[in-house]
Amino acid sequence: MSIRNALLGLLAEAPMSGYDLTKRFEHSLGRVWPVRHNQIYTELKQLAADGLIDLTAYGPRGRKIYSLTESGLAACRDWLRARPESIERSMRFEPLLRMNFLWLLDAPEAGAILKREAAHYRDQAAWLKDQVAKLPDDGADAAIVARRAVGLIGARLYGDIAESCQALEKTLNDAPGAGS
Amino acid sequence: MSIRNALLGLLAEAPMSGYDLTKRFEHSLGRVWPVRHNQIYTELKQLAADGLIDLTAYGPRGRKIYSLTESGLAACRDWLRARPESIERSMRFEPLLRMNFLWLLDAPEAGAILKREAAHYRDQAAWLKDQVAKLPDDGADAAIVARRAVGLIGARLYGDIAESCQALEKTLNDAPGAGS
DNA sequence: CAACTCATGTAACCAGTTACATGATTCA
DNA sequence: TGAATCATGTAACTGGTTACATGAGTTG
Repeated sequence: MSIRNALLGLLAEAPMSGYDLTKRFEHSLGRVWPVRHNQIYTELKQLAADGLIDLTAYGPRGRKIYSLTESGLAACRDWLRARPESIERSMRFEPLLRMNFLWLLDAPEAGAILKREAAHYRDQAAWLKDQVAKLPDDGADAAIVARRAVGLIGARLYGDIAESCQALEKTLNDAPGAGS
Repeated sequence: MSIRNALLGLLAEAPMSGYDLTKRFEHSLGRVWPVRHNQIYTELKQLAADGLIDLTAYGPRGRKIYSLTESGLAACRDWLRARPESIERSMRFEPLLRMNFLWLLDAPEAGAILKREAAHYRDQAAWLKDQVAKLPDDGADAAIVARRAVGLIGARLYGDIAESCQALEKTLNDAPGAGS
């Protein structure tokens, strides 16, 4: 369901094709909710069938441009206003799950992994900051303000994860490993 | 696949029943990888069939105690040592996705939602810290060290999210909404 | 003995992934 | 004209969710 509503929200900014929407996920939204292109195309079909979006134009190379309908906008707003108890707030993040079991490897090996992971998340944070920097600097555009905010939060979270990996690595180096 | 390996990792600490494992997810691991009890039971059956765990004892009320086998431990270690490119590092976190579209509501409404969410994540962070505080204070037990570390990282992330929600709320209050 | 928590399951369904397929346009 | 990117899809599968079911022990 999340994707459906996210697609509606993106189309609220401007009419777009499935390809455009895919790019929007690649260029940052996907760090928080990964999506594959084929899923987008199938959802778009469904949304059109439900009258939440309309295929309003064709672009170059067979691009199909969809526009948000009134009921589509209403549906997206309903999603944003969902009752607090029915909001899905759980985080699914395998790396932290993994980290919980790193004690099964000996300290040097776990340390090496943590170092590598720290580097990865540092990169992610930098990349996200860069994406934010590329946004048009229009303080009056509410959509841009929101995008910038979410991008920066993502960058902050990834930055923290990088720091935490590094800190944990140090801790492990001061204690004996239990591994093979 | 993640659950399978997480179950193996938990059983590496001590033999446990499906119920115990379910509790372990409720008491913190689930903040990072949510699981339902029925999924745990089905995976346990599968793991036993694959020889990665053994049903070694029965406890009170029909509890079935599973123990990790040698190949089970090896499988879990393989998972931890996975090649960097094949690691799933994406974060799936609907609240941030939602936040990206909050500009579709007017500023007061979006602000109210952000306030509510900030409170929720503050609670989450506090709850996680509390879980960590309840852990036995055994610095020599590598598993406990890892659990504490992951718990604290989770708390930190949720705390950051809470702060970010609050900050964004302020920003929105200084700008006009675009909503209905 | 009724209500509650403990404890384990099964079946149907759906969201999301993997793998495959194909035509349009641009560029070297 | 061959390779690369643009752009859209379909089919099969699988991980995860929802809903339902049930018996064992504990507490008031």
